[in-house]
Amino acid sequence: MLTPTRHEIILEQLERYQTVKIQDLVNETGASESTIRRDLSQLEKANKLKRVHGGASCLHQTSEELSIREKAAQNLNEKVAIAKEAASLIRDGDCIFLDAGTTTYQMIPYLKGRNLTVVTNGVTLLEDLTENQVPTYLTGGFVKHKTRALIGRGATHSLQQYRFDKCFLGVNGVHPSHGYTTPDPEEALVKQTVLTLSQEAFVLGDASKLNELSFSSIAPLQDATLITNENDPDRLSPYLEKTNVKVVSS
Amino acid sequence: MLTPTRHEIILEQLERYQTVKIQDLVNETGASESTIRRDLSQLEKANKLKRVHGGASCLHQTSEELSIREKAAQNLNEKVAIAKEAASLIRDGDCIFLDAGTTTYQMIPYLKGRNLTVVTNGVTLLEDLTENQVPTYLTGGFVKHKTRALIGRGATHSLQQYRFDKCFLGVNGVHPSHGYTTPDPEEALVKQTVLTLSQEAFVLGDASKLNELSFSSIAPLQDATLITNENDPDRLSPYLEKTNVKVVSS
DNA sequence: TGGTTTTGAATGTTTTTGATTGCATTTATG
DNA sequence: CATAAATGCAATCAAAAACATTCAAAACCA
Repeated sequence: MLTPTRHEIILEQLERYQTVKIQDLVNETGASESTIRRDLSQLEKANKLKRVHGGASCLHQTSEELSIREKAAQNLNEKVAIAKEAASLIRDGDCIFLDAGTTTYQMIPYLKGRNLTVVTNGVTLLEDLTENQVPTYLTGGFVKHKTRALIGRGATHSLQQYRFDKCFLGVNGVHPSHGYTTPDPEEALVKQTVLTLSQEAFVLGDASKLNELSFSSIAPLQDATLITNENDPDRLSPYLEKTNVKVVSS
Repeated sequence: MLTPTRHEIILEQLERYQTVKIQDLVNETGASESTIRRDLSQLEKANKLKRVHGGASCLHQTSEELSIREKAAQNLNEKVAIAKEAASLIRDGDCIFLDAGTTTYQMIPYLKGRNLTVVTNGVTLLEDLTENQVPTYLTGGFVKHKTRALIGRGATHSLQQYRFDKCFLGVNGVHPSHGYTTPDPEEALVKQTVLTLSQEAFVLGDASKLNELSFSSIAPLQDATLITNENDPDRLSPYLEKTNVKVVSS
């Protein structure tokens, strides 16, 4: 049996059981104990697993959860500035949609104590919204494991019953000719649906997103106002031609 | 059994019962007392738990979580017994609905690693379901602040797109002539809706709920099988006449 | 074929484990 | 309330399991 095959088997077992014993791998693969040990050492060096006495364990969910927080901390100042600007657009009595995402998440502190109705598809946002006593509706849908966003037919279906004064969307890419994009087609569909239900639409996109592109298309630029911290006139001008842009200083 | 596996078990037990005895862990893991003591010391040093005489207790977080957990801790053994029985009724491949509630919450550990589709209206349940890698759909709806249950038109509307092999409901009251009841009319409506969408329906009601009554009527007894720990024949017989009852010993 | 890589066995060392001991704390009992 | 019994505890130790390392045979490649 080839080395890559063994490695594959080891990682599969880990995925399935979180933890794996050397003896089991010996039986499973027919290789000797020494070989398996070597495999584990290599995979550990490649950061694919963690060796423990008697076998190996996967690098845990905690690290995955941690990476969510790390992600939320990236460009935090920009995100906060954009979020603050976005929140300032909201009028009392508005019914708004807050997209799942790390930038929209930063809007929540600015919603506290205001007379609003909020709908979101982000379970993570919900936690903080309820803590801030903002009355909140959740869309239904399938729970995307990595981000806890609600997606799929369940999400679009339950959205149909709402109408929004304003919606605030996060995206992965903003591009002059390709418009707003995001990697996950199912998420794209949710965002599209929200756009059709909203009187006014805002996309929160920090400078790193501009001129970027990812797999699934959401909508052309003119369908939403862009809120960004990009202030380089050269990079900004193509967007100014195509849609409304609010620039925040960061 | 590998050390990380034991640690995982210990932390799971803690999560579930708030507190855990060394003897129980010895039985649960098959390891010796010494080993478990060592594990507890390590986990304490890693700030994962607090050792106490005879075992360990978890480090509590926010006061709000604490109050929710306290409620979940009431009649915990009864709830676990009922939940275990309920989970044993589930077949591989089933699509099930799990109602928001502290008893249904206890079913989650028994769902781990099974081939199921789960729909719930309990945001609190969702957290643990995703942690246990159970693919989960959330109903939409208004987020009821106290319990984080999803209710209202949003919930019933998004439920319409699903059909369930089985549903598991919690209730506040079970009464021979008035059937199943709950205080909140909006929650009652959700439960009613779920009943109409399920092939088989089960209500989890510990002995304290029997012969009790609360404001909103959900459904008559015959609409669902009752799972309870009540075993006093006098108190039980009126129910046996009207519906299927599964009694668990607690 | 000659050289390189991979493998499995053998070695001595390290880690983990469970039993035992004596001490401390809790609980039961007079 | 005081004493005894029971239970829980940390420390120690020897056995077992797992470990890294070394080396020669086998497999692979040019």
